[in-house]
Amino acid sequence: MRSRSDVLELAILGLLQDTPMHGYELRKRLNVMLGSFRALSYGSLYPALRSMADRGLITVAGSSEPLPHALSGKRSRNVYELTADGKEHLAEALTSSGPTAWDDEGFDVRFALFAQTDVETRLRILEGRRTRLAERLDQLRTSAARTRERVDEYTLELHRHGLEQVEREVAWLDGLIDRERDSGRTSKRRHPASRRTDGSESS
Amino acid sequence: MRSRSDVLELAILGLLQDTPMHGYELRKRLNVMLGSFRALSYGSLYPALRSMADRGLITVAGSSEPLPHALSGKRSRNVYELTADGKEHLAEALTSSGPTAWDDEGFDVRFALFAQTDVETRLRILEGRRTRLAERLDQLRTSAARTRERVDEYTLELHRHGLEQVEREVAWLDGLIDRERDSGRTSKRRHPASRRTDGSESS
DNA sequence: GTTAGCATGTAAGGAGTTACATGATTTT
DNA sequence: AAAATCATGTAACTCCTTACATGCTAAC
Repeated sequence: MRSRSDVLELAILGLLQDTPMHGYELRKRLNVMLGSFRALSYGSLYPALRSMADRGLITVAGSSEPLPHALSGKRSRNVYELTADGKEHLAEALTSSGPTAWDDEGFDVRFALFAQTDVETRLRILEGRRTRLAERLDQLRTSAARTRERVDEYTLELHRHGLEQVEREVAWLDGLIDRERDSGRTSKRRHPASRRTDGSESS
Repeated sequence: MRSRSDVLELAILGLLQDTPMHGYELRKRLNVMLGSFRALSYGSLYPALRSMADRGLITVAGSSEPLPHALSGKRSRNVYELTADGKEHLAEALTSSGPTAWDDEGFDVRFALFAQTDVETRLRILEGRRTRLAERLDQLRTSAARTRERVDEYTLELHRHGLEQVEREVAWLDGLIDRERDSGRTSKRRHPASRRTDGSESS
């Protein structure tokens, strides 16, 4: 029922599927993943890990019990690892179109995890995000038309620029969708994550 | 001491300088100003207004006393208006380079209030924001160089795109800075807010 | 006269940050 | 052996949203 913090959990699960890790390391990768500004604090991370361990999504190495709330005594690297339940949860979360699936953060995390998904999932996520942005665009254009007369030049310029940024975002998504459709046609359900890194798309 | 919520207060003060208003109306304009997604709730707005009234930045019409915590009995439109203190506070806040001055929200609000400022202030804000974004760019490029090998193609693409968006933001700011410098040269300290609304810049 | 929208507020709680408190390991 | 950095955690606090509760005013 924690609808917003799903994003953090998803990111954690995604990173742990790649490889088991302890919290400190996890945090660094999380910060890269979530956009590098906005450093996630330990005050968020550790309680989240605790909660996930309590729910059986991950295990803590050293004490393989379901973490009975009392630390064994020593205090050192706790290595976290996905359980079968955790993997299932991750797969569901990646596929589902929950309430936080298409907003900025939710999308970024899902996108960063694309290497672990199949073409169908990727396309669903990209298209869902595109739809969401198109709605936003509509909204912005409508509200612009309504308020055209009543606002000063600067406010107008701010809105114009915001609109442009969203338009570019949509164009970017369109490019990605095309690429995925191509790769989907060539090799159904395969991971095409090993393309050239320099990504030379001539428009 | 409320360092983050300065932004909300600044926005309120800015709108009230334009014209006195009651809360409901204020909220609608605030939502346009702050980007239209992310609707500010009454649960944020009214307590903020109360606090600002308590501190003497604004007055409430109908009961011109400093709001002695007990409403008079009736319940209807409370019209808020800036006090001299409030105007001073606003001027300071617009000029100052506080901790929240250059982040996304802080900048947007200050920009939306440009019509009420002079060229010097506008230039300081635009340049401050540009510096902040340039730092971000540096950071992103550095971290990209450090992690180039260790991340998959999708994460890379996400970073590339993020970088591009910030670069565009900087280019936008450069254009605005040029325009302000021109208008500053032509007419020192005058408000050039009465340009053509259709903004035909053929570029 | 009743629905819809205007208008104001409060209480509870979610999500995260800061600041604190502690201990282990590596580097100098 | 001191300093730096790795590593884990908690408590208090902030800011905001949701959901609720209330009453006024215009339209039909």
